[in-house]
Amino acid sequence: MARPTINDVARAAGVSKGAVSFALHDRPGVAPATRERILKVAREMGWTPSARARALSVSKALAVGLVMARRPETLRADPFFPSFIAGLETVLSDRGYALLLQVVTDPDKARQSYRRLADEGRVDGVFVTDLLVDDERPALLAEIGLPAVIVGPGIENPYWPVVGADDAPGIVAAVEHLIALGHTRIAHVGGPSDVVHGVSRKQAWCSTLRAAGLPDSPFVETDFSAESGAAATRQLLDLVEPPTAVIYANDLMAMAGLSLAVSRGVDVPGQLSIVGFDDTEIAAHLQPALTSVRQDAIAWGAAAAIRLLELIDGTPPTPIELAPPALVVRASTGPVSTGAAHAAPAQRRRSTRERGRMEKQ
Amino acid sequence: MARPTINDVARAAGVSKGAVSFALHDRPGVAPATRERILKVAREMGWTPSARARALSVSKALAVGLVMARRPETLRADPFFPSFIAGLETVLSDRGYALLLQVVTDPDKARQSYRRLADEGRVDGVFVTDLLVDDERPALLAEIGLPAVIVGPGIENPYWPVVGADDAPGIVAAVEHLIALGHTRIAHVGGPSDVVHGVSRKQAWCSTLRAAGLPDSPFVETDFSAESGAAATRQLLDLVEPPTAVIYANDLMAMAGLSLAVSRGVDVPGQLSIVGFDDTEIAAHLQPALTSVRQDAIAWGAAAAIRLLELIDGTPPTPIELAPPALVVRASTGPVSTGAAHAAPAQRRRSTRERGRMEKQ
DNA sequence: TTGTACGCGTTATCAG
DNA sequence: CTGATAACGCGTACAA
Repeated sequence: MARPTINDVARAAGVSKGAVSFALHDRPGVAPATRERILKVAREMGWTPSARARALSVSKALAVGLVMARRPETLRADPFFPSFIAGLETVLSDRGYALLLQVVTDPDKARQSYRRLADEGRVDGVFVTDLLVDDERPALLAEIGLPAVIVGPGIENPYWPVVGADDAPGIVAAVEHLIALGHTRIAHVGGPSDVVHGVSRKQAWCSTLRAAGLPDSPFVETDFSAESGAAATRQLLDLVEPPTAVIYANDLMAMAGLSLAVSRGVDVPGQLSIVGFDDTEIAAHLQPALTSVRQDAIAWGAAAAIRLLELIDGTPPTPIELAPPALVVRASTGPVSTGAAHAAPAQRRRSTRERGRMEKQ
Repeated sequence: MARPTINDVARAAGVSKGAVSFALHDRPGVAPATRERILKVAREMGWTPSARARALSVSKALAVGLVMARRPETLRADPFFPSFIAGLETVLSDRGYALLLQVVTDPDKARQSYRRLADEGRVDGVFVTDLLVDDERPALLAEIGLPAVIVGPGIENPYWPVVGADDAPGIVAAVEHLIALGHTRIAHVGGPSDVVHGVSRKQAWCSTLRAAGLPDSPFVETDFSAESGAAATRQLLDLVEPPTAVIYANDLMAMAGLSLAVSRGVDVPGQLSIVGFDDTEIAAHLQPALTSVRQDAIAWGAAAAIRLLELIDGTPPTPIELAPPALVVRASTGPVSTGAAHAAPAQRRRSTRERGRMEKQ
């Protein structure tokens, strides 16, 4: 009982292939009665158009691609992709598009991937994530002629639309929150300087501090890994004048930093306030619960998909509103204390019970 | 400058389409000299076979599908998929297969997804993950006639091969490790009882305890979420006779449990030993560092892909060795102490410095 | 080696 | 206007 073809349906309905195709696409040229009959027969036979025949016929792949270029370690823990993909699906599946996924380990392989997807005609367009400051992919894709949408905080470029709320407001909110709590030495543990969302967060941090008239605070560059987050924290705590607050570029590093601080007997938030980024599921359940910045990855996915399909179809872009990231304040941030962070490790000033307070927002 | 077709190459090389096809597939029937010339021309023109034409021609999709059916929350934090997918790719891309991904929110939608992928002829086979104890998908796929490979600890079934090291040995190792440390009340915070890898872990825990002649220990069923992990821990600590060790079915819950214990002033591992599962990146950087069970998701991916392609091609299965999960012992597990876990919360018996010891393995 | 039918929808052309 | 016919897209495979 193989899948019926459009020919089977046509024969059963006593019409031609063309008539069936027209009927199913609500195209004029078929009498209402005939149309009904065709649709009924098609339904009864359980006919569904073959994506591959269609693809060949319309000269489209009816699929879009997502190439994730990451070191496996950073990918493992990234909370963004699953939600983002779920968001993509909400739009793609309705439109009959499939999502083709590739995971590669370095940017070089990513370029090969794009080339190959284009050469083989596997996809009609692709999403570009984790844009580098000096990223060659947009130009490459333009040269190949493969429509693309850049996802995330992106640098304006002559080639492709950028979809994704700027993450700067989230960092700005975090810095302002800390300033309101009395902090003046607010360090930033940021992502690699070659990644756009690494530098954009850093800039937001930096300019907000300056706007508040505060002196420069320490910055440590990392690769987004837990390891590097811990190392950065160690470095900061060892300063002669350690910061009283640290904003991390992701929750993973914030967690590592929090743990490191605790292991040194530094009270959080008594001696050190900590802010993460991503608002991962675990954030609210840490001890103390982690203040973090939340992004709506699902909405990003939906928006990116809409935009890419428009690009593919040549439809004019519809304006898409994306909510800016929101600061979720929890217990890991608090008023600046008089005691310095490098105080005697063994001592604790607040009972653990006291510290376990509830999420504020 | 559109993509050249096989006809363009044939014309340029002064041969027929068929000759080009033969030359490129290293099939006999083409003189060596001609073959060389054809290959040269094809290379110069930058010709690559069109996947869609090929797919229609060979009546195959040249793609396989992965449908992930999860509540978004549990998916978000799952460290398994990115690595697993990376593993798949290592095999698929070499064989010219693409991976088609779908993320759906409930099992019902998953079934629809499979149906649709099959109906539209989008894929030649699929991977089934997160098998339920009473899962309808294997039978459904058998009925549809869509080749499948079940990934993860799976119940033997009449339909499809199961790929993935049994996760029981990891749990067994964890229980034995705790027993060796003197624990006798070793609780388990397990996954949902309708998921195979939920019950398989539970059974391993249970039978290992019995084999050691220990009395039954408390068990709490969860949905793998941080929230439920924290709740389960609360429940366990509130017991009249709380456990001295807890094995969680994933790191996420273990982290939540660890945090909850800390917030109550329960010393880990002094009063309570904690074991996770997954060995996520953050595990080694927690305070205390988390003992956990590591699985090689990349190897699983590669193995699953190999097996699925064999199934599709009708090739006999090659035996695949998968390393069993390994217990990674860190600081969150220690010798059982005399003090009970429900001791006065505000007190701490060991200085924090003392607790910050190194990963053992 | 070449010529050509085939896979399966889509769409332009044309006769009724 | 209705609907049949045929060409098309692009590689594969088999008969000639």
